[in-house]
Amino acid sequence: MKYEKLHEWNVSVEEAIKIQNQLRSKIKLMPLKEEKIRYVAGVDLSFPEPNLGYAVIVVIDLFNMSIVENVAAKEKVVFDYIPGLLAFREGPVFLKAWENLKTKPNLVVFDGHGIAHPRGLGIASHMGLWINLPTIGVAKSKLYGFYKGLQQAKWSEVPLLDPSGNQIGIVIRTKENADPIFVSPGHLCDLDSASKIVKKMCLENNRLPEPTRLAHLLTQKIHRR
DNA sequence: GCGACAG
DNA sequence: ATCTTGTCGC
Repeated sequence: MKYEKLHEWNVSVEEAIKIQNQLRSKIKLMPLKEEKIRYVAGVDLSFPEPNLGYAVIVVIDLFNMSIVENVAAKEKVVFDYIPGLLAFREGPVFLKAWENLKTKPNLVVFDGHGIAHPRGLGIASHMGLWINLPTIGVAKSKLYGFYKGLQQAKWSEVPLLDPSGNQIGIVIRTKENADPIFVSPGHLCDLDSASKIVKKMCLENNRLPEPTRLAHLLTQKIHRR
């Protein structure tokens, strides 16, 4: 699959933050055309070695939740992990795998946040601009904002708010006796659309939606053997 | 200075 | 993310 090069990746921490602040204004939040969503991609990375990233992209058919295609790519990573700058560490490897993808997804789900980020540009939003497709961020823990009142019952949910009280995501208990997931739109999608479709993709007693869950399984399988 | 802090 | 087996509980 093709994508648009927006900037260099080999930058300093200060430059990375500037880039995020500049790209933030390009994010477009809008309802998802659900009737046109069929192929959904899930992305996940593993690190066989401290500086070797392995990216896996899985495309599923929303009609039967089965895998349509899956590709992978590995590459040396130079940018250390810094909360808020995840895209600068994982972005390059993801894009390398993206080039091997033949199926064009209607939506891409990332392991991390979308707009629920200090500068409104989590990895899902950032990558959404590069690939110019609808994206959603599904994180396993909070990075920015606050929430309260989440109940223990399965499917209990509360809004994730920024310091000013504006909603930037949804905290959802997708599995009983498990920590919740944090859903936020990345690009070309909005809060309601993201919440609705992610819940639809959370099957059985799984905490994560199928795209991300399956991508993670493959990323670990290729790694652990 | 202190606490928070995606993967 | 990664180092790591069995085990308690739904």
